[in-house]
Amino acid sequence: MQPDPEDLTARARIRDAALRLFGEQGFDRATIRGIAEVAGVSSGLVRHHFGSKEALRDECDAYLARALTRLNDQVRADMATSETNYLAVAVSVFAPYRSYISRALVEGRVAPLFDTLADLSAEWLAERDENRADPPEVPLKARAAVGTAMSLAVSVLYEHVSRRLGVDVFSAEGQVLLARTLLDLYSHPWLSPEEAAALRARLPEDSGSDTAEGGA
Amino acid sequence: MQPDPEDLTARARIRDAALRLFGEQGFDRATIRGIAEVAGVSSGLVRHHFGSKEALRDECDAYLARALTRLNDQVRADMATSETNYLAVAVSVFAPYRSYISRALVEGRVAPLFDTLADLSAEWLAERDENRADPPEVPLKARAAVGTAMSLAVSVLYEHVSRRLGVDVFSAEGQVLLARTLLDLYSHPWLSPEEAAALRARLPEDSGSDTAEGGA
DNA sequence: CACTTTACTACACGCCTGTGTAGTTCGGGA
DNA sequence: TCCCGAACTACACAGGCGTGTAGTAAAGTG
Repeated sequence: MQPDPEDLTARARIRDAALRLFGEQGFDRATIRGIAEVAGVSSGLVRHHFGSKEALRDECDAYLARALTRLNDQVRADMATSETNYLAVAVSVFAPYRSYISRALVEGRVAPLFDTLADLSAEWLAERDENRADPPEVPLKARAAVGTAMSLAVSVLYEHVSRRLGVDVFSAEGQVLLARTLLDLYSHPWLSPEEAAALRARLPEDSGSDTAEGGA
Repeated sequence: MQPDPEDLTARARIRDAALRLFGEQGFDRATIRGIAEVAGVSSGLVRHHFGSKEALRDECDAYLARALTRLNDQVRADMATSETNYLAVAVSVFAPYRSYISRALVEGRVAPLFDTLADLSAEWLAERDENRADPPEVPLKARAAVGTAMSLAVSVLYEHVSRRLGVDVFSAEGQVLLARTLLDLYSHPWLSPEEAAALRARLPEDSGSDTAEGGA
Protein backbone atom coordinates (compact mmCIF):
# COMPACT_ATOMS: atom_id res chain seq x y z
CA MET A 1 0.00 0.00 0.00
CA GLN A 2 1.30 3.45 -0.88
CA PRO A 3 1.68 6.04 1.89
CA ASP A 4 -0.79 8.90 2.03
CA PRO A 5 0.09 11.34 -0.74
CA GLU A 6 -0.01 14.14 1.83
CA ASP A 7 2.85 12.45 3.65
CA LEU A 8 5.13 12.32 0.63
CA THR A 9 7.57 15.12 0.09
CA ALA A 10 6.66 17.67 -2.55
CA ARG A 11 9.46 16.34 -4.70
CA ALA A 12 8.02 12.83 -4.60
CA ARG A 13 4.52 14.10 -5.27
CA ILE A 14 5.77 15.96 -8.33
CA ARG A 15 7.52 12.85 -9.59
CA ASP A 16 4.40 10.74 -9.09
CA ALA A 17 2.25 13.31 -10.84
CA ALA A 18 4.72 13.39 -13.72
CA LEU A 19 4.70 9.61 -14.00
CA ARG A 20 0.93 9.68 -14.14
CA LEU A 21 0.50 12.55 -16.58
CA PHE A 22 3.40 11.55 -18.83
CA GLY A 23 1.78 8.12 -18.96
CA GLU A 24 -1.74 9.32 -19.55
CA GLN A 25 -1.01 12.11 -22.01
CA GLY A 26 2.52 11.55 -23.24
CA PHE A 27 5.57 13.69 -22.57
CA ASP A 28 4.78 16.53 -24.93
CA ARG A 29 1.07 16.82 -24.23
CA ALA A 30 1.60 16.84 -20.46
CA THR A 31 2.54 20.27 -19.14
CA ILE A 32 4.63 21.33 -16.19
CA ARG A 33 1.70 23.42 -14.99
CA GLY A 34 -0.59 20.40 -15.14
CA ILE A 35 1.90 18.27 -13.23
CA ALA A 36 2.28 20.99 -10.61
CA GLU A 37 -1.48 21.21 -10.21
CA VAL A 38 -1.85 17.46 -9.69
CA ALA A 39 1.02 17.53 -7.19
CA GLY A 40 -0.55 20.52 -5.42
CA VAL A 41 2.46 22.80 -5.84
CA SER A 42 3.42 25.75 -7.98
CA SER A 43 4.90 25.22 -11.41
CA GLY A 44 8.05 26.97 -10.29
CA LEU A 45 8.73 24.30 -7.71
CA VAL A 46 8.87 21.68 -10.43
CA ARG A 47 11.66 23.62 -12.04
CA HIS A 48 13.31 24.21 -8.68
CA HIS A 49 13.51 20.49 -7.92
CA PHE A 50 14.19 19.04 -11.35
CA GLY A 51 15.64 21.87 -13.43
CA SER A 52 13.79 21.15 -16.64
CA LYS A 53 11.01 19.09 -18.09
CA GLU A 54 13.42 16.64 -19.69
CA ALA A 55 15.35 16.24 -16.47
CA LEU A 56 12.06 15.49 -14.73
CA ARG A 57 11.41 12.71 -17.22
CA ASP A 58 14.92 11.37 -16.75
CA GLU A 59 14.28 11.22 -13.02
CA CYS A 60 11.03 9.33 -13.66
CA ASP A 61 12.91 6.82 -15.81
CA ALA A 62 15.61 6.40 -13.19
CA TYR A 63 13.05 6.04 -10.41
CA LEU A 64 11.37 3.14 -12.17
CA ALA A 65 14.69 1.48 -12.86
CA ARG A 66 15.58 1.77 -9.18
CA ALA A 67 12.18 0.44 -8.17
CA LEU A 68 12.62 -2.65 -10.32
CA THR A 69 16.14 -3.27 -9.10
CA ARG A 70 14.96 -2.90 -5.51
CA LEU A 71 12.10 -5.33 -6.04
CA ASN A 72 14.42 -7.73 -7.81
CA ASP A 73 16.98 -7.72 -5.02
CA GLN A 74 14.29 -8.06 -2.43
CA VAL A 75 12.80 -11.13 -4.09
CA ARG A 76 16.22 -12.64 -4.60
CA ALA A 77 16.93 -12.13 -0.91
CA ASP A 78 13.99 -14.07 0.50
CA MET A 79 14.06 -16.64 -2.27
CA ALA A 80 13.36 -19.25 0.37
CA THR A 81 9.98 -17.72 1.10
CA SER A 82 9.15 -18.24 -2.53
CA GLU A 83 5.47 -18.83 -1.97
CA THR A 84 4.92 -15.27 -3.17
CA ASN A 85 4.49 -15.02 -6.90
CA TYR A 86 7.20 -12.72 -8.19
CA LEU A 87 5.43 -11.99 -11.42
CA ALA A 88 2.15 -11.19 -9.71
CA VAL A 89 3.91 -8.82 -7.34
CA ALA A 90 5.80 -7.12 -10.13
CA VAL A 91 2.65 -6.69 -12.18
CA SER A 92 0.71 -5.13 -9.34
CA VAL A 93 3.59 -2.89 -8.30
CA PHE A 94 4.15 -1.54 -11.79
CA ALA A 95 0.52 -1.47 -12.86
CA PRO A 96 0.16 2.27 -12.13
CA TYR A 97 3.15 2.94 -14.36
CA ARG A 98 2.10 0.64 -17.20
CA SER A 99 1.23 3.46 -19.53
CA TYR A 100 4.38 5.44 -18.77
CA ILE A 101 6.59 2.39 -19.18
CA SER A 102 4.97 1.41 -22.45
CA ARG A 103 5.52 4.83 -23.95
CA ALA A 104 9.08 4.94 -22.67
CA LEU A 105 9.89 1.48 -24.02
CA VAL A 106 8.59 2.26 -27.49
CA GLU A 107 10.72 5.37 -27.61
CA GLY A 108 13.77 3.29 -26.72
CA ARG A 109 14.10 4.79 -23.27
CA VAL A 110 14.31 3.03 -19.85
CA ALA A 111 16.97 0.72 -21.25
CA PRO A 112 18.14 -0.32 -17.75
CA LEU A 113 14.63 -1.48 -17.01
CA PHE A 114 14.46 -3.64 -20.10
CA ASP A 115 17.97 -4.93 -19.45
CA THR A 116 17.09 -5.98 -15.93
CA LEU A 117 14.13 -7.95 -17.22
CA ALA A 118 16.17 -9.46 -20.02
CA ASP A 119 18.91 -10.55 -17.60
CA LEU A 120 16.27 -12.10 -15.39
CA SER A 121 14.84 -13.89 -18.38
CA ALA A 122 18.29 -15.13 -19.37
CA GLU A 123 18.77 -16.63 -15.90
CA TRP A 124 15.46 -18.40 -16.16
CA LEU A 125 16.20 -19.67 -19.66
CA ALA A 126 19.62 -20.94 -18.59
CA GLU A 127 17.98 -23.14 -15.98
CA ARG A 128 15.61 -24.56 -18.54
CA ASP A 129 18.38 -25.22 -21.04
CA GLU A 130 19.83 -27.82 -18.69
CA ASN A 131 16.80 -30.06 -19.13
CA ARG A 132 16.47 -29.42 -22.84
CA ALA A 133 16.80 -32.30 -25.30
CA ASP A 134 18.20 -30.53 -28.36
CA PRO A 135 20.96 -28.00 -27.84
CA PRO A 136 19.81 -24.48 -28.76
CA GLU A 137 21.65 -23.14 -31.77
CA VAL A 138 20.72 -19.57 -30.87
CA PRO A 139 22.59 -17.56 -28.23
CA LEU A 140 20.94 -17.41 -24.84
CA LYS A 141 21.08 -13.62 -24.87
CA ALA A 142 19.13 -13.41 -28.11
CA ARG A 143 16.40 -15.70 -26.86
CA ALA A 144 16.21 -13.74 -23.62
CA ALA A 145 15.89 -10.40 -25.42
CA VAL A 146 13.16 -11.55 -27.78
CA GLY A 147 11.41 -13.47 -25.03
CA THR A 148 11.41 -10.42 -22.81
CA ALA A 149 9.91 -8.33 -25.58
CA MET A 150 7.17 -10.92 -26.00
CA SER A 151 6.50 -11.00 -22.28
CA LEU A 152 6.04 -7.25 -22.33
CA ALA A 153 3.75 -7.37 -25.35
CA VAL A 154 0.49 -7.66 -23.43
CA SER A 155 1.36 -4.70 -21.24
CA VAL A 156 2.51 -2.54 -24.10
CA LEU A 157 -0.42 -3.40 -26.35
CA TYR A 158 -2.76 -3.52 -23.38
CA GLU A 159 -5.59 -1.57 -24.96
CA HIS A 160 -5.78 -3.72 -28.08
CA VAL A 161 -5.58 -6.99 -26.20
CA SER A 162 -8.26 -5.84 -23.77
CA ARG A 163 -10.50 -4.72 -26.60
CA ARG A 164 -10.19 -8.01 -28.45
CA LEU A 165 -10.75 -10.03 -25.29
CA GLY A 166 -13.75 -7.93 -24.37
CA VAL A 167 -12.43 -7.41 -20.86
CA ASP A 168 -9.75 -5.30 -19.19
CA VAL A 169 -6.87 -7.77 -18.97
CA PHE A 170 -5.65 -6.18 -15.76
CA SER A 171 -8.99 -6.31 -14.01
CA ALA A 172 -9.77 -9.22 -11.70
CA GLU A 173 -11.61 -11.33 -14.25
CA GLY A 174 -9.39 -10.23 -17.10
CA GLN A 175 -6.26 -11.38 -15.28
CA VAL A 176 -7.64 -14.90 -14.99
CA LEU A 177 -8.49 -15.08 -18.67
CA LEU A 178 -5.09 -13.63 -19.53
CA ALA A 179 -3.33 -16.13 -17.28
CA ARG A 180 -5.16 -19.05 -18.86
CA THR A 181 -4.36 -17.76 -22.32
CA LEU A 182 -0.68 -17.27 -21.52
CA LEU A 183 -0.48 -20.71 -19.97
CA ASP A 184 -1.96 -22.22 -23.11
CA LEU A 185 0.35 -20.30 -25.42
CA TYR A 186 3.44 -20.90 -23.28
CA SER A 187 2.83 -24.63 -22.95
CA HIS A 188 2.18 -25.31 -26.64
CA PRO A 189 4.83 -24.69 -29.30
CA TRP A 190 3.64 -22.60 -32.22
CA LEU A 191 5.68 -24.63 -34.66
CA SER A 192 6.43 -28.35 -34.73
CA PRO A 193 10.10 -29.35 -34.85
CA GLU A 194 9.60 -30.37 -38.48
CA GLU A 195 8.07 -27.05 -39.46
CA ALA A 196 10.83 -25.20 -37.65
CA ALA A 197 13.49 -27.26 -39.38
CA ALA A 198 11.91 -26.66 -42.76
CA LEU A 199 11.81 -22.92 -42.22
CA ARG A 200 15.33 -22.90 -40.80
CA ALA A 201 16.58 -24.67 -43.90
CA ARG A 202 15.39 -21.77 -46.03
CA LEU A 203 17.54 -19.31 -44.12
CA PRO A 204 20.93 -18.22 -45.44
CA GLU A 205 23.79 -20.01 -43.73
CA ASP A 206 25.94 -17.23 -42.32
CA SER A 207 24.96 -13.60 -42.78
CA GLY A 208 22.25 -13.31 -45.35
CA SER A 209 20.04 -11.10 -47.43
CA ASP A 210 16.27 -10.98 -47.65
CA THR A 211 14.09 -13.80 -46.35
CA ALA A 212 13.05 -13.77 -42.72
CA GLU A 213 10.20 -13.98 -40.27
CA GLY A 214 9.58 -10.55 -38.85
CA GLY A 215 7.29 -9.26 -36.20
CA ALA A 216 4.90 -7.09 -38.17
CA MET B 1 9.40 -0.05 -55.36
CA GLN B 2 7.77 3.28 -54.55
CA PRO B 3 7.19 5.76 -57.37
CA ASP B 4 9.34 8.85 -57.56
CA PRO B 5 8.20 11.23 -54.82
CA GLU B 6 7.99 13.99 -57.42
CA ASP B 7 5.32 11.99 -59.22
CA LEU B 8 3.10 11.68 -56.19
CA THR B 9 0.38 14.21 -55.68
CA ALA B 10 1.02 16.86 -53.07
CA ARG B 11 -1.62 15.29 -50.88
CA ALA B 12 0.19 11.95 -50.94
CA ARG B 13 3.53 13.60 -50.30
CA ILE B 14 2.10 15.38 -47.27
CA ARG B 15 0.69 12.12 -45.93
CA ASP B 16 4.02 10.34 -46.43
CA ALA B 17 5.89 13.16 -44.73
CA ALA B 18 3.44 13.04 -41.84
CA LEU B 19 3.84 9.28 -41.49
CA ARG B 20 7.57 9.75 -41.37
CA LEU B 21 7.72 12.69 -38.98
CA PHE B 22 4.94 11.45 -36.71
CA GLY B 23 6.91 8.22 -36.51
CA GLU B 24 10.30 9.79 -35.96
CA GLN B 25 9.28 12.54 -33.56
CA GLY B 26 5.83 11.64 -32.30
CA PHE B 27 2.58 13.41 -33.02
CA ASP B 28 3.07 16.38 -30.71
CA ARG B 29 6.71 17.04 -31.44
CA ALA B 30 6.18 16.93 -35.19
CA THR B 31 4.87 20.22 -36.57
CA ILE B 32 2.68 21.02 -39.54
CA ARG B 33 5.40 23.33 -40.79
CA GLY B 34 7.98 20.57 -40.58
CA ILE B 35 5.72 18.17 -42.44
CA ALA B 36 5.06 20.78 -45.10
CA GLU B 37 8.78 21.38 -45.53
CA VAL B 38 9.53 17.67 -45.97
CA ALA B 39 6.67 17.41 -48.45
CA GLY B 40 7.91 20.50 -50.27
CA VAL B 41 4.71 22.49 -49.88
CA SER B 42 3.43 25.36 -47.80
CA SER B 43 2.00 24.73 -44.36
CA GLY B 44 -1.31 26.13 -45.51
CA LEU B 45 -1.69 23.36 -48.04
CA VAL B 46 -1.57 20.80 -45.28
CA ARG B 47 -4.55 22.44 -43.72
CA HIS B 48 -6.26 22.79 -47.09
CA HIS B 49 -6.05 19.06 -47.76
CA PHE B 50 -6.59 17.62 -44.29
CA GLY B 51 -8.32 20.32 -42.27
CA SER B 52 -6.41 19.85 -39.05
CA LYS B 53 -3.42 18.12 -37.55
CA GLU B 54 -5.56 15.46 -35.92
CA ALA B 55 -7.44 14.81 -39.13
CA LEU B 56 -4.10 14.36 -40.85
CA ARG B 57 -3.15 11.73 -38.31
CA ASP B 58 -6.51 10.00 -38.74
CA GLU B 59 -5.84 9.85 -42.46
CA CYS B 60 -2.42 8.31 -41.80
CA ASP B 61 -4.02 5.68 -39.60
CA ALA B 62 -6.67 4.93 -42.20
CA TYR B 63 -4.08 4.77 -44.96
CA LEU B 64 -2.09 2.10 -43.15
CA ALA B 65 -5.24 0.12 -42.41
CA ARG B 66 -6.16 0.23 -46.09
CA ALA B 67 -2.64 -0.78 -47.08
CA LEU B 68 -2.74 -3.83 -44.84
CA THR B 69 -6.19 -4.85 -46.04
CA ARG B 70 -5.05 -4.44 -49.65
CA LEU B 71 -1.95 -6.56 -49.06
CA ASN B 72 -4.01 -9.14 -47.22
CA ASP B 73 -6.58 -9.46 -50.01
CA GLN B 74 -3.84 -9.60 -52.61
CA VAL B 75 -2.05 -12.44 -50.87
CA ARG B 76 -5.31 -14.28 -50.33
CA ALA B 77 -6.07 -13.93 -54.04
CA ASP B 78 -2.94 -15.59 -55.41
CA MET B 79 -2.77 -18.09 -52.57
CA ALA B 80 -1.80 -20.69 -55.18
CA THR B 81 1.41 -18.82 -55.93
CA SER B 82 2.30 -19.18 -52.29
CA GLU B 83 6.02 -19.37 -52.85
CA THR B 84 6.18 -15.75 -51.72
CA ASN B 85 6.61 -15.36 -48.00
CA TYR B 86 3.66 -13.34 -46.76
CA LEU B 87 5.38 -12.36 -43.54
CA ALA B 88 8.55 -11.26 -45.27
CA VAL B 89 6.55 -9.14 -47.70
CA ALA B 90 4.49 -7.59 -44.93
CA VAL B 91 7.58 -6.78 -42.90
CA SER B 92 9.36 -5.10 -45.79
CA VAL B 93 6.27 -3.18 -46.89
CA PHE B 94 5.56 -1.82 -43.44
CA ALA B 95 9.16 -1.34 -42.37
CA PRO B 96 9.13 2.39 -43.18
CA TYR B 97 6.09 2.80 -40.97
CA ARG B 98 7.36 0.69 -38.08
CA SER B 99 7.94 3.64 -35.82
CA TYR B 100 4.61 5.26 -36.62
CA ILE B 101 2.72 2.01 -36.13
CA SER B 102 4.43 1.28 -32.84
CA ARG B 103 3.53 4.65 -31.41
CA ALA B 104 -0.01 4.36 -32.69
CA LEU B 105 -0.47 0.88 -31.27
CA VAL B 106 0.74 1.85 -27.82
CA GLU B 107 -1.70 4.73 -27.77
CA GLY B 108 -4.51 2.33 -28.61
CA ARG B 109 -4.98 3.70 -32.10
CA VAL B 110 -5.03 1.85 -35.46
CA ALA B 111 -7.44 -0.69 -34.01
CA PRO B 112 -8.50 -1.92 -37.47
CA LEU B 113 -4.87 -2.73 -38.18
CA PHE B 114 -4.49 -4.79 -35.04
CA ASP B 115 -7.85 -6.45 -35.66
CA THR B 116 -6.86 -7.49 -39.16
CA LEU B 117 -3.71 -9.10 -37.82
CA ALA B 118 -5.59 -10.77 -34.99
CA ASP B 119 -8.20 -12.18 -37.38
CA LEU B 120 -5.41 -13.51 -39.55
CA SER B 121 -3.79 -15.07 -36.51
CA ALA B 122 -7.11 -16.64 -35.49
CA GLU B 123 -7.43 -18.26 -38.90
CA TRP B 124 -3.96 -19.69 -38.62
CA LEU B 125 -4.57 -20.94 -35.08
CA ALA B 126 -7.85 -22.57 -36.11
CA GLU B 127 -5.96 -24.67 -38.66
CA ARG B 128 -3.47 -25.76 -36.06
CA ASP B 129 -6.18 -26.65 -33.55
CA GLU B 130 -7.34 -29.45 -35.84
CA ASN B 131 -4.09 -31.34 -35.32
CA ARG B 132 -3.84 -30.57 -31.64
CA ALA B 133 -3.87 -33.41 -29.10
CA ASP B 134 -5.45 -31.73 -26.07
CA PRO B 135 -8.46 -29.50 -26.66
CA PRO B 136 -7.67 -25.86 -25.84
CA GLU B 137 -9.64 -24.61 -22.86
CA VAL B 138 -9.09 -20.99 -23.86
CA PRO B 139 -11.15 -19.26 -26.55
CA LEU B 140 -9.51 -19.03 -29.95
CA LYS B 141 -10.05 -15.28 -30.02
CA ALA B 142 -8.13 -14.80 -26.78
CA ARG B 143 -5.17 -16.82 -27.98
CA ALA B 144 -5.18 -14.93 -31.27
CA ALA B 145 -5.21 -11.53 -29.56
CA VAL B 146 -2.38 -12.34 -27.17
CA GLY B 147 -0.44 -14.14 -29.88
CA THR B 148 -0.75 -11.16 -32.18
CA ALA B 149 0.52 -8.85 -29.46
CA MET B 150 3.51 -11.14 -28.99
CA SER B 151 4.19 -11.23 -32.71
CA LEU B 152 4.27 -7.46 -32.75
CA ALA B 153 6.56 -7.27 -29.73
CA VAL B 154 9.84 -7.27 -31.65
CA SER B 155 8.66 -4.47 -33.91
CA VAL B 156 7.28 -2.37 -31.09
CA LEU B 157 10.29 -2.88 -28.83
CA TYR B 158 12.63 -2.83 -31.80
CA GLU B 159 15.24 -0.57 -30.27
CA HIS B 160 15.65 -2.61 -27.09
CA VAL B 161 15.78 -5.93 -28.91
CA SER B 162 18.33 -4.57 -31.36
CA ARG B 163 20.44 -3.15 -28.56
CA ARG B 164 20.47 -6.42 -26.62
CA LEU B 165 21.24 -8.44 -29.72
CA GLY B 166 24.01 -6.05 -30.71
CA VAL B 167 22.65 -5.79 -34.22
CA ASP B 168 19.77 -3.99 -35.94
CA VAL B 169 17.15 -6.75 -36.10
CA PHE B 170 15.77 -5.38 -39.36
CA SER B 171 19.13 -5.21 -41.10
CA ALA B 172 20.21 -8.08 -43.34
CA GLU B 173 22.25 -9.93 -40.74
CA GLY B 174 19.92 -8.99 -37.92
CA GLN B 175 16.93 -10.50 -39.68
CA VAL B 176 18.66 -13.85 -39.90
CA LEU B 177 19.51 -13.88 -36.21
CA LEU B 178 16.00 -12.75 -35.38
CA ALA B 179 14.51 -15.47 -37.57
CA ARG B 180 16.63 -18.16 -35.91
CA THR B 181 15.68 -16.85 -32.49
CA LEU B 182 11.98 -16.77 -33.31
CA LEU B 183 12.14 -20.27 -34.75
CA ASP B 184 13.75 -21.53 -31.57
CA LEU B 185 11.25 -19.80 -29.31
CA TYR B 186 8.25 -20.76 -31.44
CA SER B 187 9.24 -24.42 -31.66
CA HIS B 188 9.95 -24.93 -27.94
CA PRO B 189 7.24 -24.51 -25.30
CA TRP B 190 8.20 -22.24 -22.44
CA LEU B 191 6.38 -24.39 -19.95
CA SER B 192 6.03 -28.15 -19.77
CA PRO B 193 2.48 -29.55 -19.60
CA GLU B 194 3.09 -30.41 -15.93
CA GLU B 195 4.25 -26.90 -15.06
CA ALA B 196 1.34 -25.40 -16.92
CA ALA B 197 -1.11 -27.70 -15.13
CA ALA B 198 0.40 -26.81 -11.76
CA LEU B 199 0.12 -23.10 -12.42
CA ARG B 200 -3.38 -23.50 -13.83
CA ALA B 201 -4.44 -25.30 -10.67
CA ARG B 202 -3.56 -22.21 -8.66
CA LEU B 203 -5.95 -20.05 -10.63
CA PRO B 204 -9.43 -19.29 -9.30
CA GLU B 205 -12.09 -21.42 -10.94
CA ASP B 206 -14.50 -18.89 -12.42
CA SER B 207 -13.85 -15.19 -12.00
CA GLY B 208 -11.13 -14.59 -9.51
CA SER B 209 -9.18 -12.16 -7.41
CA ASP B 210 -5.45 -11.66 -7.23
CA THR B 211 -3.04 -14.29 -8.54
CA ALA B 212 -2.04 -14.18 -12.18
CA GLU B 213 0.80 -14.17 -14.66
CA GLY B 214 1.01 -10.75 -16.21
CA GLY B 215 3.33 -9.19 -18.71
CA ALA B 216 5.23 -7.05 -16.16
C1' DC C 1 21.00 36.23 17.58
C1' DA C 2 22.65 36.73 12.54
C1' DC C 3 23.35 34.30 8.44
C1' DT C 4 22.97 30.86 4.86
C1' DT C 5 20.59 27.50 2.57
C1' DT C 6 16.57 25.32 1.05
C1' DA C 7 11.67 25.10 -0.23
C1' DC C 8 8.46 27.46 -2.46
C1' DT C 9 5.54 31.19 -5.00
C1' DA C 10 4.24 34.85 -8.32
C1' DC C 11 4.89 36.73 -12.50
C1' DA C 12 6.62 38.13 -16.85
C1' DC C 13 9.11 37.02 -21.26
C1' DG C 14 9.69 35.17 -25.72
C1' DC C 15 9.04 31.55 -28.69
C1' DC C 16 6.55 28.32 -31.30
C1' DT C 17 2.42 26.31 -32.33
C1' DG C 18 -2.15 25.32 -34.78
C1' DT C 19 -5.27 27.88 -37.03
C1' DG C 20 -7.75 31.48 -39.65
C1' DT C 21 -7.98 34.56 -43.74
C1' DA C 22 -7.09 36.82 -47.85
C1' DG C 23 -5.13 36.39 -52.08
C1' DT C 24 -2.75 34.04 -56.29
C1' DT C 25 -2.11 30.54 -59.86
C1' DC C 26 -3.93 27.44 -63.01
C1' DG C 27 -6.53 24.01 -65.48
C1' DG C 28 -10.85 22.72 -67.66
C1' DG C 29 -15.62 23.20 -69.22
C1' DA C 30 -19.57 26.48 -71.49
C1' DT D 1 -13.10 34.01 -74.17
C1' DC D 2 -14.85 33.94 -69.54
C1' DC D 3 -15.36 31.88 -65.36
C1' DC D 4 -15.29 28.99 -61.49
C1' DG D 5 -13.38 25.90 -58.45
C1' DA D 6 -9.45 23.53 -56.79
C1' DA D 7 -4.69 23.79 -55.57
C1' DC D 8 -1.69 26.45 -53.30
C1' DT D 9 0.78 30.47 -50.85
C1' DA D 10 1.72 34.31 -47.57
C1' DC D 11 0.85 36.24 -43.46
C1' DA D 12 -1.11 37.55 -39.22
C1' DC D 13 -3.20 36.13 -34.71
C1' DA D 14 -4.01 34.36 -30.25
C1' DG D 15 -2.88 31.00 -26.95
C1' DG D 16 -0.08 28.01 -24.39
C1' DC D 17 4.29 26.54 -23.48
C1' DG D 18 9.01 26.08 -21.08
C1' DT D 19 11.80 28.93 -18.88
C1' DG D 20 13.94 32.86 -16.33
C1' DT D 21 13.85 36.05 -12.36
C1' DA D 22 12.75 38.18 -8.16
C1' DG D 23 11.09 37.55 -3.86
C1' DT D 24 9.14 35.24 0.58
C1' DA D 25 8.89 31.76 4.35
C1' DA D 26 10.94 28.42 6.94
C1' DA D 27 14.58 25.57 8.61
C1' DG D 28 18.90 24.71 10.04
C1' DT D 29 23.71 26.31 11.91
C1' DG D 30 27.56 28.97 13.99
